[in-house]
Amino acid sequence: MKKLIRALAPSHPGAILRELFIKEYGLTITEVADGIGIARVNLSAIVNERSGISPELSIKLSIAFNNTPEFWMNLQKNYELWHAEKKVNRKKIKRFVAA
Amino acid sequence: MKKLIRALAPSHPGAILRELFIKEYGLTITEVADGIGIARVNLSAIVNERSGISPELSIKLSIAFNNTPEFWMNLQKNYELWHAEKKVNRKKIKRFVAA
DNA sequence: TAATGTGTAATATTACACATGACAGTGTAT
DNA sequence: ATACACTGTCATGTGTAATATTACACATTA
Repeated sequence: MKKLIRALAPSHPGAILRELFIKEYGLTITEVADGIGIARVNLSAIVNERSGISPELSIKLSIAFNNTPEFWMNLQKNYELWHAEKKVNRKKIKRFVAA
Repeated sequence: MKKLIRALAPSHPGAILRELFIKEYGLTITEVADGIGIARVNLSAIVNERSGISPELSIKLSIAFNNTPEFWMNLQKNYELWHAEKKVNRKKIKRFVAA
């Protein structure tokens, strides 16, 4: 069975944060930035998809929005993984076999 | 139900790589580094737990050892998350409530 | 002895998360 | 119209981290 590959890039975690949380909750970027203790500039960068979500931020967001760090981490890791796939030349990697 | 917190830090991904793959497969660090196309110095740093596993490297390892990038990414993610937990002051984070 | 594998150090590059300060634009309430 | 809040963005600086390259010392083995 062949692995299914996403044709389209997964959403940026910042887009999820913007659409499903900040907008849904009726919050402002300034308000959320202050609430979780990061600079507004940086939250703006995340929400506008120019920065990613760090492990520490994933924890802060999970507290603020009552979900799990894993939720945010997974969004971020999937995003990074999808983009990393395009940089790897699979033909140049050796397959090792158990001894 | 309260969330269970790991008392001990999860293994470093490099330790897993060392014990469960390089040793089990009877490989050398030099061999693996060459096989996946990274510098030996860097693989040594990973295996000796001084560097982490990047998304790109998780893909290379998954090809070389016939498993998934997610396997490596999760090891790394859990490791980072555990250490990030200790940096966050939960009392300083505001809890937002859906409107 | 020669070759191989290893740990480690030094150096440089690139990237990114994050903080602070500043500026301009927009919308809204008074 | 004025004042205020929110936003995007830029500039600058810091800290951290992955990566490549080069080099050295040491141990083991052929």
